[in-house]
Amino acid sequence: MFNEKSYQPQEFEKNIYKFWEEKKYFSANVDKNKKPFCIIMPPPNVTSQAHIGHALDMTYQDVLVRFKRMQGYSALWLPGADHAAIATETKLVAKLKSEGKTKEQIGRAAFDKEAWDWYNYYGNRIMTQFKELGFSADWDKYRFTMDKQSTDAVLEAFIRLYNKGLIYRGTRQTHWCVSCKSVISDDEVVYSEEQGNMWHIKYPFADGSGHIIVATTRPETLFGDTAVAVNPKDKRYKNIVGKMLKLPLTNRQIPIIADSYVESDFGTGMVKITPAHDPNDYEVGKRHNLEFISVIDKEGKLTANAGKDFIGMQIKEARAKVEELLKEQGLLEKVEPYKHSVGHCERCKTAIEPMITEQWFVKMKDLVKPAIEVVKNGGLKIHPKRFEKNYFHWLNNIQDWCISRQIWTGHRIPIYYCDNCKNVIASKAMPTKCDKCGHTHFTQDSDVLDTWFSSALWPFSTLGWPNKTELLDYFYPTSVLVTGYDILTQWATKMVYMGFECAGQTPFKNCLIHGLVRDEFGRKMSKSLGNGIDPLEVSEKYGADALRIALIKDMALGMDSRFSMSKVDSARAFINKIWNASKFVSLHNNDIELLSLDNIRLENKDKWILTKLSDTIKTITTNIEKFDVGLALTNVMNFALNDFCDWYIELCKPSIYSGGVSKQNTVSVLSFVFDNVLKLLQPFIPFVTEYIYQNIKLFDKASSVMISAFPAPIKVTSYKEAYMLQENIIEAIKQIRNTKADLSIASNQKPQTYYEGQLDNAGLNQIQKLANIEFVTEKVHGNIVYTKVGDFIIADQSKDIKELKADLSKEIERIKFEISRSSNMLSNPRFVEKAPKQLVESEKEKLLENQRTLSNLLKKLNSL
RNA sequence: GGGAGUUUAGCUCAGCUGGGAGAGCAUCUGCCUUACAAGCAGGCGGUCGUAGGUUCGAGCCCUACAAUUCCCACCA
Repeated sequence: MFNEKSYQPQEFEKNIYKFWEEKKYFSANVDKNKKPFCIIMPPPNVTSQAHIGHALDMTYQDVLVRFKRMQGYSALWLPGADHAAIATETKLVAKLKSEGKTKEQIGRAAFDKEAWDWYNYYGNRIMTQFKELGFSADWDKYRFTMDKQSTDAVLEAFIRLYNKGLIYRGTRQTHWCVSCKSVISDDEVVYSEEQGNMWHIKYPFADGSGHIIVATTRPETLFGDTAVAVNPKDKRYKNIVGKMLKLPLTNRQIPIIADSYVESDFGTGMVKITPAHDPNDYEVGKRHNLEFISVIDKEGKLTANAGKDFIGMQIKEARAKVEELLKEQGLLEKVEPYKHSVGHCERCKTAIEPMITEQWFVKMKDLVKPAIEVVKNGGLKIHPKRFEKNYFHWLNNIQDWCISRQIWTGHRIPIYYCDNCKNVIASKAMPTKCDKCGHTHFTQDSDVLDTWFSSALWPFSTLGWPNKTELLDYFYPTSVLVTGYDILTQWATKMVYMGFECAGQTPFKNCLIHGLVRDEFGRKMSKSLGNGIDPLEVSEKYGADALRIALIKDMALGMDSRFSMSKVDSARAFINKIWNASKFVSLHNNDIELLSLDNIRLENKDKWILTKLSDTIKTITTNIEKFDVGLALTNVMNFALNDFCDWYIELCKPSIYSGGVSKQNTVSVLSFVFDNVLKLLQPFIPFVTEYIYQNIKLFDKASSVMISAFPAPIKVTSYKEAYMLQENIIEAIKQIRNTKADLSIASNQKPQTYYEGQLDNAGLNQIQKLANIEFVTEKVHGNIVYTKVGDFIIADQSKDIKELKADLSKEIERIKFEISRSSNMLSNPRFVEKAPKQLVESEKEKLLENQRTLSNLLKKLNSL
């Protein structure tokens, strides 16, 4: 018997989870008798512990997996973690620094060991946290982007793409982070508005015929200028194009060139061109065959090209010195404050330096074609659909992907250079002999791969690719990818084109996009604001189930949500309600032999709740299948709270208290419906539903609610009449309660009530109990409640005939208004013609019924 | 500069192919009714951002405007 005082999740959640794990309920395998359903967990970065955003993302997935598992699919949720190369390296370097060490001091091998300790520590920690939140991933299949299987896939993919000519090495203008000492990709640069200065500098003509003025935010790059450009259509400067300028602070001369990149109306309409340190200037430089002079090195210091006085100087220092010298020489026109956007490294926030470096790239143009096509032809559906626009925009404008990084954390690029002839060999392991010169010594490329390279392979590397495994064959393409809109373009797109390239198919058939979790004021959660919420803290205090509800309830697809403790509170209140309902069910069914539905003579209330239940099952199923998990949860909560707890349990009480067969029947239906409630709630709040399920008596119970069959709709077509009658009784109860409140009769007072109508005793008993009134056989003086199941006169001596007549007239007016509304609609020929037939019919019915009611009321008014 | 959202009750948000405006929280009133005071019952509260348009009918479709959030591009 289930009779524990109150809901204390701390007391059972851990044990329930242990039970599930011991029973291996999460493990999903190739089963030809079942249909596959598969979600690959987006691997959290091992940079820190799990945050509330993970909790949301994973809860979505857990709901889907638990639902599909109950529906009889072989439902695999494959977990894993990501090494997050640059991000982790930043943390590792900081950790070493705090110990007074640098990575160069300890060397690459020791650094690798440090990295693995870190991976293991945070990887374990995150997964432990996920278990506390109840996530039903198949932990035995846990993968890590740096593990052997994943590394194998990375090497294989790299070599295949290299051999196809899709990976190449090139010298490009790239974003350099002087702090990470690595190139970073376009995606890893974040721009922010910064207050800086605009320096207006005089560039004298070489022939001494005066000067021009150029404006710049980076005067220290002047040493790398190889031209000044104007717009070819700019009439002001037509005559000077081709003239030579004397570059200040140097002995060099540079030409004035014309290029349409320059906007005439910006500044002076003249731009200094520094091809080695500005992406746009780089393009201009290529078009005009300009010299590329590097003046800033990878440490962020000026090079020899900047001249003796500046060599080795930090950028800021150099900037001040340039300003000082220009001023001395009378070449500084003016300096004015200027706000502009500056790129920063996503990880360490250092201002990035555009710089020409040699890197590895993936050729994108052809690679992305199938990824675009698959969304167009519906092979991959993005939910909600509007995110397709972002997806297409991204892929249509994609640039070659820079995949090399000058750091140590990550997969080493599988390229070997012959020490003798510099021959380049792509190979998974150190080659033994050069195929060109026969030399036997090689040096591996020192760079590692962008962390996204391995995550791009995630949906199939986790399933065993490049090997042809059974898992891959059965579960690939996977069913759905669940992720936030913030990494749709950065990550999801990469998996799709690599999926086609490597595994020949889309990696997932659906992509579910959700929003971000914000704080209760709508701000992003961040460390600097200190407004982050630790999901574990919440779950330990209020239960994982309450947290799960608080996260996804009322959450519309693709929309941001605000998290607040008041949501957790109301979620817990709901769970507590279910807890108490189970106590009620258990209290009454414990010593009763439960019957199956086929062996029960159903009462109206039973047919009513079964109809509601069946409708709810249909709605929930549809909504989860549409991936609208938030709405599905609202559906089931409404049913459990309103229909089941508020009404059905109360409607059952008269039958239960009367005992005998009536009690046995009622308790059996009650148990059946509650059984269904637990099953419907299981995907959302697995702990408490399991705990109750284990401890309560039910007809034909499975060993766990999480592996029981998800409820299917019930055949209820023949219940329609009973259902309507019960609906009308409920409506009447509400009206009577309402009237009692109007009359200031306390809810615990039972006013004498006289009834005129055709209801049977069962119905009247329900009304007497739920509206808390006392039926009398002699007509009383009082307020009349007009309902669809008859009139109820509630004794009230304070009302005289006049007031009663006024009440009645008010009711008559209301009905008249309804009648005029309906007849107006129905007398509009265009409404009758164009509106759906059902709607017209129901409007006609309403009109007829209201007309009947009106004539009854008028009769009553006359008789008063 | 280009694009996408959002705007509905005091707060947080639902609202399906257009067919009588919803929930939770908050607030107010009455209740310790044998599942539940972490509760029950009832109430208050909305020209659905503004202005036009389409339609028999608009929170929903179209146009413009306003406020706000985000994404992309990166301005010398």
